[in-house]
Amino acid sequence: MPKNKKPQGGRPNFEPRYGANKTSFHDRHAGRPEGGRADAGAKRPSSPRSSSTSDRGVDRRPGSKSATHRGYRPAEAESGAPKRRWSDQERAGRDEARGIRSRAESGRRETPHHQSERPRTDGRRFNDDRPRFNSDRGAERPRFNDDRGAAERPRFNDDRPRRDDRARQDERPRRDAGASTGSRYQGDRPRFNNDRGGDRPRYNSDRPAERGGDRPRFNSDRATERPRYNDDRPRRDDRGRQDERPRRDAGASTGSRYQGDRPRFNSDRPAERPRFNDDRPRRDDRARPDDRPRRDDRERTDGRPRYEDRPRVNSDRPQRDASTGSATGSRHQGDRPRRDDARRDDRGPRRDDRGPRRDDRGPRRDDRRSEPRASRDDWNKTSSTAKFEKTEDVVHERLEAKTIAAPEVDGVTFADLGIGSNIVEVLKELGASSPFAIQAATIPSILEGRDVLGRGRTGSGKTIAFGAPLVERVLKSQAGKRREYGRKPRAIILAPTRELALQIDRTIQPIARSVGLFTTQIYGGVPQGRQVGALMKGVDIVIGTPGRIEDLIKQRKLDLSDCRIAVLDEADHMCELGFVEPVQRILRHTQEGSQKLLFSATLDREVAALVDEFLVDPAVYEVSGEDQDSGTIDHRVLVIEHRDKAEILTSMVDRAGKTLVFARTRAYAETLAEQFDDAGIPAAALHGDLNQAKRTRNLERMTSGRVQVLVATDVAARGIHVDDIDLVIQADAPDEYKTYMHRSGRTGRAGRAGRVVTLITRQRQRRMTELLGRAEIDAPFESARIGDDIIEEITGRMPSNDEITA
DNA sequence: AAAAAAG
Repeated sequence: MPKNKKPQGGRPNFEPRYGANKTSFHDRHAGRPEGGRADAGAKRPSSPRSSSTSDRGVDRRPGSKSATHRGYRPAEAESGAPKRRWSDQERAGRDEARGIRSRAESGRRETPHHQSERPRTDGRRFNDDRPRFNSDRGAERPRFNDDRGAAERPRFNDDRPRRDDRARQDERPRRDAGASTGSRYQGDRPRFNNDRGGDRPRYNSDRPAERGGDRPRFNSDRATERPRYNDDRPRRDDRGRQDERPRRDAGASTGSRYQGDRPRFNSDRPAERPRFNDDRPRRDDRARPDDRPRRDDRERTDGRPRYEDRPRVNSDRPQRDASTGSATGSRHQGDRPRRDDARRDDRGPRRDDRGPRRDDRGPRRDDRRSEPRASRDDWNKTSSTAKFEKTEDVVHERLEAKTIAAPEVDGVTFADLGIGSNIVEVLKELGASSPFAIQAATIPSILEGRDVLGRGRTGSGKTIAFGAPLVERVLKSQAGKRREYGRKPRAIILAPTRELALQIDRTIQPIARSVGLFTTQIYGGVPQGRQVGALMKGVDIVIGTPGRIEDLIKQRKLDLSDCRIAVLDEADHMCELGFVEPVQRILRHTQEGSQKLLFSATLDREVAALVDEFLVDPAVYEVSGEDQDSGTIDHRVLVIEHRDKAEILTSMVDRAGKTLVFARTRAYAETLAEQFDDAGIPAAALHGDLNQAKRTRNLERMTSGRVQVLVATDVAARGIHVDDIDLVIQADAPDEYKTYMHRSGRTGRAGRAGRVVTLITRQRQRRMTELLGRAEIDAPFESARIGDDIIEEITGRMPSNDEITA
């Protein structure tokens, strides 16, 4: 039983409950000449997977009874089955499953397990785990005449004035338009079918992939001269105006301006200064560029990286031993708590005692700056307020990091950073021809063998930042040796969700394969046989989620004793209560002194539990000017009446463009998805009550664009990359500012405009204000009732890239 | 509250 599933008496939550008495959208609209979905239905009359509603339990037997369906199979037509495909043994197993042959008779060949899985009607397997012909095939095939035509889609409210006329024309290419005009839209909008074939690695999973000249409209206008971060911030339409390469560019336009705000470790600060202070950068401070003292190294705009600034390590890998550590440039070795101390009970999360109010942020920050900080005692310091106050939204102290400004890495190549030519080549193919700031910062340190903490905005290229050097290092560590059968993995990457593990593997695998290394995914929800088989053959890099990895370790099917590199993606999340213990146990299985790499967009001292135990003199990096709010995302808060919520939500998702809706619970996510379906808006759900096959498929349906609405729990909050989500709706406001940041980071990727709308009730305004303060995000609050123009305005067309350029 | 473990 998976840990995250409640015992259901054998019944998955969301399968049998629906369907039987429900009418799917499909049924209701089948045959209607207008209406995109109906069209799709007409083409695939009884495809068991053609309607999203069917995912929630319309119970159909595999194979269609309809002679018009391509899955058509006569009721008793076994003789027509492609028998030649089956060996004698298989056929025997099939017969046995039907009960034609008794067990006693066939004792010689007790049914192998794989045979017992077969449905008795036919030799073919139509298990849920197996990709359906009808549904999955469509993903890889352009369907120009299907249901994506926005105008044909059944509307949620037919009485309402249609947005189509004014809103959909420019913003959202129709499929058929794209087909007829070929490249017309390629310039500013990656098309699913062009950019990412089903099998192709999603290289841009964690970074904007389109950095080259394939986006001509963008390159002409980078909007870099416009002042930003001042109090009269540009309107959102302008703010959305970013280059295709936002990270680089954001840094380029703003980077030097902020350097003074976040002093460098090596230049501005005495070396003894504790690495971790408790202040997050305040926007208000950054908003006064003129007040800020200029920095000497601001002049550093010649494109050369400041690598000489980076602490160098000469030995291949720092040892835990303090003496060696100090020799390798450790700044904290001396006062670093020993392991035992590190587990002190009183180290609790610090309550945010700084207060959320923006107006007093600046001065308070200065106060804190002047606070004397003696040593790493900071690590274990508990705020006095924490003893008697406990809130949901805990703000941990920010990790003090060496800040990399994007301009510093201009002109640097992956090869300069120490990445081998094969990998460089693959990275180029993946769309990463030159490193982003976070990559340029972390790669050399990782190659040196140092422990690294990396913080980069959502979608800033973190996967490659650890993936490329990891592969390079694994390669070097076994140079000259041949890859033995059954070799133990040399590196492990842990992710908090299965979807993220999959996505990471899609990026890492091509890199690894280019140098002859093998990766495998180890995560739950799927049979372990394949995974174990891969491990037995021997893999070099394991990517997975904690549960199954620990399971296989216990079963002695996974041996991490030779594992020299361990990566935690979304590390702060992995350190949350209930997550951290398995992670710690897994890390303890890795080789003594293995290199640890921790990455997250919201990396803070929540990772202290791991850092104290496992990391040696970590190098901490972040990219300046890369706060969430400096991106291309427009944040809004709608204050609504609770009774209006359902209707407002439905009207909001009835729009052109991909919409991701976050709900707090699985049940509500499911409810909403069904509600949208019932309103004629095809929607998929993604949450932990679905089996893994449905999770994977539903996410893929969103990625491929077959549905435009995905309703998810926070399983989708972190790391998941889907192209072209231009609206994130938080049906339930998050409780933590980090959750807000990660959820909103699902849009505004690749420098595109995106919007985040959070629905709250009046009672929640105060909490929401505080949360936004902690997330350092400006968002206007607006009241809305059903049918208000504001709703349509918000969910209508995004500020398009064309407009931005115009 | 969600996420993460069966065969």
